[in-house]
Amino acid sequence: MNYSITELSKMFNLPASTIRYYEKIGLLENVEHINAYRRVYDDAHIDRLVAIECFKKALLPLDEIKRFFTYEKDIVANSDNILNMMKAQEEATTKAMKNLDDGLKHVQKKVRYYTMVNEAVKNNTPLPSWEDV
Amino acid sequence: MNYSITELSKMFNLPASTIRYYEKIGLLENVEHINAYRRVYDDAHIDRLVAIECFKKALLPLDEIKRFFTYEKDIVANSDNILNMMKAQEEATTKAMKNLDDGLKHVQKKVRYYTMVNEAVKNNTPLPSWEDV
DNA sequence: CTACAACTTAAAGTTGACTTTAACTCAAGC
DNA sequence: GCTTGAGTTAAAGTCAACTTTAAGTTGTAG
Repeated sequence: MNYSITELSKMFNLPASTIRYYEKIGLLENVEHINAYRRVYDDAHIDRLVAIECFKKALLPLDEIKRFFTYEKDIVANSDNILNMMKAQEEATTKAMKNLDDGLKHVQKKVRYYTMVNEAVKNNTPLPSWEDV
Repeated sequence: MNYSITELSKMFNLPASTIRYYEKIGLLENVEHINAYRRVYDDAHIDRLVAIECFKKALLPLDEIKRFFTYEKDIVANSDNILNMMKAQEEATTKAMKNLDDGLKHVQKKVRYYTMVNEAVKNNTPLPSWEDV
């Protein structure tokens, strides 16, 4: 199938400017420009964008994502490279998860505390202390 | 207790420039400058920095963190504001967690797949397909 | 034939969170 | 009295990932 930039934009909830930007930095390749002015995408581009979005969720920077796709063109020659890259990213993402989890717990405790504070303010009762949470 | 900027820098594993920057944007307040040239921090600053680091882990932007500390100066007047802010951040952080988790799973699957690929390349056996993972 | 919508481009601008630079200031030790 | 080290400042620079701008192109509808 063929798709216009606006169709891709809606599919992926990405501005057209971002899709053009990805082509510019080499993340999207072999985009046909019909009559030298309008872009046409196919299913390979859809697959590529799905992969990009997944890697973005894992916090892989765009230049690394690009490097991955380059490696992927010769899997046999680059299986070490790809494996190392993915292992490194697994570690980085896991670390980010741990941090985020710590942060979430902190915020959740604040929610509990300020829910109590809010009640106390409304009922004109003494404010709770941080230890009461 | 009193601390120099270098001591804080080591304690929090933050460059001195960052600590000065936090003061500049109003995240750290009431920093004494002895003889108008050297900063002196106390335990209140330590507590503040601990809180900043926690909020940063939850992905709260610095200007929001600053707003939190402003609210905190009059908890009774701002208990609604703080509670709303924390609830909104709980939601944002939870969403970020979900994304990160999706991303991590994607990367982990890649690790499994390319471990198999790597083996196959080394043993000169046929490459696995993505469905084999 | 003209207007319009839907694209196109290169280049400059934006954002948040710092970091670097260049020039300066003390206090202490030799 | 000079050097050194640990600090100081304001201002400019950096980075990633976009986004905006301004000017141009094309096919179609009226």
